[in-house]
Amino acid sequence: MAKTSARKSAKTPPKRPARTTRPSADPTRDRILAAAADLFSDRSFAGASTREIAARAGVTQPLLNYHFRSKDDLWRAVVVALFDRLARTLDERTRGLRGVDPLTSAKLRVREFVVFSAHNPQLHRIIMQESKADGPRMDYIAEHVRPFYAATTALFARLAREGTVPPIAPAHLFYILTGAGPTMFVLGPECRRLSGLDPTSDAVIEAHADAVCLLLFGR
Amino acid sequence: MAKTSARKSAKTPPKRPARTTRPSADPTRDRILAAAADLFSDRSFAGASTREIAARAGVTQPLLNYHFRSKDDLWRAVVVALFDRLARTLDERTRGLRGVDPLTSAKLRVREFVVFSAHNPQLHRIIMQESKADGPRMDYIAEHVRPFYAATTALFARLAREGTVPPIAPAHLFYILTGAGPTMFVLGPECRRLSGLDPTSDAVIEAHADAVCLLLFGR
DNA sequence: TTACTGTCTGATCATCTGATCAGGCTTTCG
DNA sequence: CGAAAGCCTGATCAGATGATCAGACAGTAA
Repeated sequence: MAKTSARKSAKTPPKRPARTTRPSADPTRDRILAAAADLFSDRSFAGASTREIAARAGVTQPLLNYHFRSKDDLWRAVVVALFDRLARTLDERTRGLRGVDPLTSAKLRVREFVVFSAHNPQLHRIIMQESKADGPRMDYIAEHVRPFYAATTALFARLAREGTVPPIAPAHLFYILTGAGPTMFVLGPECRRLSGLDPTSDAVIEAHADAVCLLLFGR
Repeated sequence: MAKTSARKSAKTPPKRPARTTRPSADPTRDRILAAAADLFSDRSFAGASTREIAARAGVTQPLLNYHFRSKDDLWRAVVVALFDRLARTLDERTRGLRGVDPLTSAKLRVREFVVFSAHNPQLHRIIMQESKADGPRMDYIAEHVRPFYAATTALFARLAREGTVPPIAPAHLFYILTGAGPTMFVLGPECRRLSGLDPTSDAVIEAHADAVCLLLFGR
């Protein structure tokens, strides 16, 4: 007990400003982030040890606590970096879609997203591993998912109201944007939290089953 | 070093026959299995401690090592139990489909599977958490997935050859049977391992993007 | 030179982890 | 009765984990 003293604020300056966003240009920090993204997505948060991450980055373990306040902080920085890359890539790839009609534009964006996800699965793996954990890490992901797909979500809500896309499409959109599965996300608790639909209602389950059949049988 | 002596075989009898299948009727063991399924699917293998599992089951931690040889053994018993429940439920629900034509039968089976998964997400969560871990646990899952969907896979391979379903359907089938996501499984390394398709080829990625658009836009 | 700052490391801490062991309690069998 | 077996627990082990600390080292400014 005793705990000696305060954790934060004590000491002189807490080593680092603990910034979460950054203009980059710090090769060591970037190597740590890359190694952490690898291992977090491979082994889950609890399964990836800081010593293993440090070893993969080619540094010693205490250095992680120099660049990041804690293992949790490192994890959050990884999520931010991966979301940044995703947003940057999508912006680049869909720059020429200003005047196109919304439906065509949305289709092209979805296609680009799928292609990106196929080549960059780390973020989706990390999200999937947190899919049930209703702790602070899933909250953090939700915070970053919401603004990212806000515009597309609004578009799909309108298309669904107009009848241009099926009513379940906004829910499917979420699972596609997270890269995770229909059963886990369309029918999971995160569906309610992020799309407003009730994932346990028979109507949603039936509609989802229909959609899976549609996907599987081609028409 | 030293390690005292052998792990197995030493001692008198190793406490328990270490059976993996069983006619059941062991309430304590079943409570442990249920608690372990809860926590493994919530927090991943590494994130669930044996003490937490024991506490949820209402027993003490050493008892887990009495009923199961190790934490890994407990995890495997959980997977077996969940696969058993899945197979039993599907058999019950599709008993009256003997004479029906294969396509209709497959559609009904898929629908039943989706409904089951919506109400029993534990197995799929566990699979998802192991989706990248190429260690022994994913091997164990693959062993159990393969025979489970062997019959359905064969059917879909035939339908795809006949042109009754799209060529990508067998790959989609796998991701639906695991309950996991298109990006993770259709385009992930497990796709190659379990369906034989090359998940990194542009053709598969394009076909998958088409399927996602189909699912999302309704036609 | 000296002083200072930012980057990095070895040694070490308290805690948590899975596993083991001796022994207690209850039931079954003689 | 007594012996044996099955089920379960408290105490404890060695190892791994995240975090901290003092100090090494390099670069810069005076």
